[in-house]
Amino acid sequence: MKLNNQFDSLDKEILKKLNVDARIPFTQLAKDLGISNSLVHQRINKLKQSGVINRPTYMLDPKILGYETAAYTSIAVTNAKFIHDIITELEKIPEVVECFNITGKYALVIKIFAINNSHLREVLYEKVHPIRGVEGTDTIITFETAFHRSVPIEI
Amino acid sequence: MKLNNQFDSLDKEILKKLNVDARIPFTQLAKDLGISNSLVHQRINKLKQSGVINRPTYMLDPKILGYETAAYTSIAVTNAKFIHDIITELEKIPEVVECFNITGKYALVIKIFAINNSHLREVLYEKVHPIRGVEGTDTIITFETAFHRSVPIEI
DNA sequence: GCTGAAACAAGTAGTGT
DNA sequence: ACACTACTTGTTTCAGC
Repeated sequence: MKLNNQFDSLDKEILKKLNVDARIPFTQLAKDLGISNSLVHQRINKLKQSGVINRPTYMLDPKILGYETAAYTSIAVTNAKFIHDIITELEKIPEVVECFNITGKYALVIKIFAINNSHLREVLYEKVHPIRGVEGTDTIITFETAFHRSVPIEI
Repeated sequence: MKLNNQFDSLDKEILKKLNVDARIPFTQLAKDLGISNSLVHQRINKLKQSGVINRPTYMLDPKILGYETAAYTSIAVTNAKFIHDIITELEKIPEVVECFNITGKYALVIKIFAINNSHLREVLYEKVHPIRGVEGTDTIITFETAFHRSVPIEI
């Protein structure tokens, strides 16, 4: 399997390191890779330009913030023409952290973080169901995340 | 709905800003919030200590890296006793970026990034199915991610 | 629990090979 | 395409309020 190769091995090394720690000093990156820090700078600019990396973020731990429940809800849509509007509405619900289209039928899947089960219920019935075009939902509750990581930079 | 309140409003402001851009200079954070930069430093240390934030990462764009296919696969497990070992094996597959337990039956759900459909097939049949305790899988392919963001810091 | 200044480290940009 | 240097900016620590 071949990956996009607009990036050479140096780019990939930098990407991997940045992926582990986005706040790593560029000077240390340069030392680790045996190159000058201005080159690191140039390469990172190139990577930013290409769009692979945009903005570094901290992965917040949902549990520590108080979110005990994570759920995936698939949404049946009455008609494909509503999908765009539904996505716009879903984006306004802060508890909905992810939304994607799936194959098979006019359907969306969302990921919801909630403080507890009653909060999840509230989100589903008071915020998701009232959206025009939503026919029904089907929710699976996840009770433990085993692991979560970024996409592999090379396989 | 009340969130965990081991963090005061200043902590939350810092969290929000860091969540938007983890590489924002602490000095600018201090200016934005009207506090000294040493205080920013102290608060961030506190946040790290608490575990909400660990390491900043760049959100890599899977498409630009060459991953055209994202899929969620639910795995039926023959017996609950295998779950731990299955997770260990799944973690060794780089294409599997996420893994969690779900309610209902002895089941796991994984998220897979693949270069194309045949790559996905390969991962499923040559890497996931052979794992001991895996009874069968059911895969939904996502064809567009509408949005993806972090957990809300306050609702 | 917070600030301010001073020492130190890192990021940036220009120039030359 | 890369490295070197000089310059600017951010980080960290610590005394003091």
